[in-house]
Amino acid sequence: MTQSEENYLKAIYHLTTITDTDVSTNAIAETMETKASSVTDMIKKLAEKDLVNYKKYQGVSLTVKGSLAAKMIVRKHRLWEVFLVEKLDFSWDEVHDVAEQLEHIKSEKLINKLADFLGNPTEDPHGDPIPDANGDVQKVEKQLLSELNIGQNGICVGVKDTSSEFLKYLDKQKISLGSQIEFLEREEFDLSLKIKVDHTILSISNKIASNIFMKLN
Amino acid sequence: MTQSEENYLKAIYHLTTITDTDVSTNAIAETMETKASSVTDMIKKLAEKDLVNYKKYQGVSLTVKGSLAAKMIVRKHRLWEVFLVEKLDFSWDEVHDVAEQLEHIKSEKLINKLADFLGNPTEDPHGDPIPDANGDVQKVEKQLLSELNIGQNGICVGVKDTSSEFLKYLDKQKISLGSQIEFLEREEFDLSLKIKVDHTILSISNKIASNIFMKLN
DNA sequence: AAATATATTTAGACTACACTAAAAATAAGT
DNA sequence: ACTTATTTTTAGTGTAGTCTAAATATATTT
Ligand SMILES: [Mn+2]
Ligand SMILES: [Mn+2]
Ligand SMILES: [Mn+2]
Ligand SMILES: [Mn+2]
Repeated sequence: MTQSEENYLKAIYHLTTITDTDVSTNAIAETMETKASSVTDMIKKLAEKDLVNYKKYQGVSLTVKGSLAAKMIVRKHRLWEVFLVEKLDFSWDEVHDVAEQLEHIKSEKLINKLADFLGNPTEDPHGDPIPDANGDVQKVEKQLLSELNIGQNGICVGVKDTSSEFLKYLDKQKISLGSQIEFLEREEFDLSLKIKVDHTILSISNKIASNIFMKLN
Repeated sequence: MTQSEENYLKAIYHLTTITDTDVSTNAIAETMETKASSVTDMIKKLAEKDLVNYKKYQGVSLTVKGSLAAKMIVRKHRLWEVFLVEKLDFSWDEVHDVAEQLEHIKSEKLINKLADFLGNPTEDPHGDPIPDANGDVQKVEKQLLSELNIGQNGICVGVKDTSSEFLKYLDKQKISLGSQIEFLEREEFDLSLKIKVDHTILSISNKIASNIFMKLN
């Protein structure tokens, strides 16, 4: 399997997890920053290899084989992210691009040894679940901070946007995985939220709040 | 720089270090297991990028720029090998193929953090020197076991052949980097050597001996 | 239901890299 | 020096992956 094929599979996998329907050519093109015609070409190749189900004009879905392959790539991506943060002192906003490369390294032994070395973590530095060696993904129930009701509190367990800009903003506000957050008040004018993070009170926009995953206490 | 370009540069670098003259098209083709015509194509591209000096029919040599690039790839290769052996418990005969992939990961930060994490080693698991971040390679004087005189002794500091078969043979004979070896006797009939390795005496062929690097006491 | 807009596929072209076969240059042998 | 052998380069072809532009299918309006 080529790197390009792997990247397409991963993109389809991610789109599937958020929409839960067949994935459109254009959606793939957009997330991969490529052209729809290129996507069509690749889809045909993946279908030929029995990695996706494809009927012209109807979008694609992953086969069992394709889904497993995609999850193995995600597993590698996230394990490498843990390695970079835990062992090499990268911060959580610096790991993605390197992990994009490392996820394509082919060696069963390497990835399992790496997992052991890291203590078989189940989550990456952004709170996303790491599929195990069989492709099983542990599903944690979590909800967006923007969807909490006033007075509810919990801990930050993940982020939706993993862009460097967003993560650096969170660093600045001292919000990280594990932070205790309480939803104090909503400003109806701009839908911003007043929250308490580990004893300090601050105000964040709705956009920010809708990119933070919470687990209620 | 593409992976393919990097592999060519590395091959030229290695050929240069052993022959110390201009490198022929055929020599490159052989080490890269490709065809001479492919090599000619790539050489032109590398020359265009000022990575090699090239005059038709005259072979190639690395420019300063090309030499530095090659050494950075070798640096990465060998640092990853150390990582695999020291941290992930790979044995020295299992690391090469994975390192061949890892050496192409592009991130200054990664490689320097990795070097720190490993304690800035100067040698890889096969006794080969690791270029530093500036491309400086520490040259250790060492000689082949096959070229020692009777009665001389020293420690094993490297191997010339790094194939899995050879390394496993050494494992079986309990010969590893750091082993104390004394050259006891030569059998003139087949040029085999009687040696003492850390208190045990054994006989090895000349072929074996000519792939073991020694540093005299 | 027809017209229009959008999404998707096809057709054709391009780059990177590899190959085979043939041509040209260099090296070796007599 | 001339012939032969070897090495290297060129010419032409193929595959993977991308692109643009055009054609076709599906979705949305009116
Ligand atoms: Mn990532
Ligand atoms: Mn992540
Ligand atoms: Mn190696
Ligand atoms: Mn090595």
